[in-house]
Amino acid sequence: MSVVWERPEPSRRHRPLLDRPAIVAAAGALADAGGLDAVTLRGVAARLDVLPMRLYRHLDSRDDLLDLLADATCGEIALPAAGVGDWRARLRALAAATVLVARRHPWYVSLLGSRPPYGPHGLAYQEWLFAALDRPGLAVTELMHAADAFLGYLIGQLHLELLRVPAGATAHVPAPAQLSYLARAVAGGRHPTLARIFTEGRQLHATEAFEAGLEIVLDGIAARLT
Amino acid sequence: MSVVWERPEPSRRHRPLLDRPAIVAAAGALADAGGLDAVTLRGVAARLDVLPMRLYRHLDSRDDLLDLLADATCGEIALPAAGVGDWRARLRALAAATVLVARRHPWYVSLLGSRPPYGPHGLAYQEWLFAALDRPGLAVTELMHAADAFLGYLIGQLHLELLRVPAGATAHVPAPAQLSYLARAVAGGRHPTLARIFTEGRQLHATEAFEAGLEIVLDGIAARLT
DNA sequence: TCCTTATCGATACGCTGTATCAGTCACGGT
DNA sequence: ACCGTGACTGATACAGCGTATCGATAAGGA
Repeated sequence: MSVVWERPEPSRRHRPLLDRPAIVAAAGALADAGGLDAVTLRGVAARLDVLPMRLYRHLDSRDDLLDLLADATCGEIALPAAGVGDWRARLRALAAATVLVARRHPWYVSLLGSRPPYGPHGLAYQEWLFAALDRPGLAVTELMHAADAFLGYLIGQLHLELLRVPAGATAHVPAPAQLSYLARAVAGGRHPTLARIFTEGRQLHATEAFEAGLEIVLDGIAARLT
Repeated sequence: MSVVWERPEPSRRHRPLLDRPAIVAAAGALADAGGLDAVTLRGVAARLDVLPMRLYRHLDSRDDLLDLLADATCGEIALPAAGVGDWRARLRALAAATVLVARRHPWYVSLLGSRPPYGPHGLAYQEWLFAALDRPGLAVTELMHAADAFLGYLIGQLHLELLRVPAGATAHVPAPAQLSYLARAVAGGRHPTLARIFTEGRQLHATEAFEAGLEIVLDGIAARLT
């Protein structure tokens, strides 16, 4: 039906303690502590010392809450100063700022991939990205394709990064059960290339993998932009 | 703890009607009908005409079920014949086969981005991908980076594709509420580049966007492989 | 001062994943 | 042939979830 960001908050005649920023902040704290599953309306309400149904004066549903949380977290991404450096440097800086927030709030990655980025901060982010790529005489289609490739890689790679750090494992230290299973599965001989990688290749550092892939994408964009 | 694919199914002394493939098939049917949310243990059990707790002889949790569903759906991806064409053609074919399945089962996209691809079909998929990129003398690191960029883009772009087809809208026909909201939000003047794209740029066809971005990534890989 | 209307607090419903436990059936050893 | 044993089933139960509903309440306008 309607869109969260166009629904006004109620005039607070009664009590000033509850507004959307407070609710979203509580939700974010819960997410940081226990992942998105921990963001329950009851949990948020309890953290604000309020009854659950009170939240429905500010939200229509839990989906609204997650939309607001996604946009608020997007707002945490510090957009670099516009217009400095060439487009490559600008895109690198944007990616770095995004990854920074995504590493601080792992749950944000799945929001990023599943919620339309149409909140105020999401729009600002997109505006910055398109402006960074834009140049006089560039066809709109080319612009969209380049932004698409960049965003697609960014979102996908962040997902992959989380997959490599399975639950219950500290960063860069895979869960031993999964690792030994992999060794066994690959040892069967039916996956020779995987086996080679598994034995020869050292574990990829997340940052290294991200940046290498990013350069690949930037190279591809460069080939199209000239 | 342990990994689903290494846990044996129980010896079926009593009844032959229930095994993992049947359970996963039921789960897939439910997902096709109502998305991942519709895949509940009670729903799967009802569809198999069985009491819910019976499933726990074959699974440890709902997470197991989703892991199995993800791998089974990965198995639907028809891996092209190995070794035909150059690496570019091979990667294009793999991407096309993947997108085909993802479009048939939209829910698969979020599984793809959130479940480790370590089931038998997932391993086969990765083996195919790495083998398609491999060549004599290529450093393992380069191989990993290229595969990483490809997979990252693939997963991210599929997510983006779903975001552009919001719930309640048929494919390529955005929900009108969201569209008119966007028009209003962009008209504020604070997003000039977005505004230009919104008015000048025609709606991107999903397939076109995907393929354009893929070529960008392939170009980038080519620049690194030589 | 009274009425209207927005807000609050509480209760309740249907749904979820899954722990528990008593009953039952099929098999293996003797 | 029998019977103990252990695997498997079916039923019930519990805590948690999102949220619909509704009477009580308190504030603002006349």
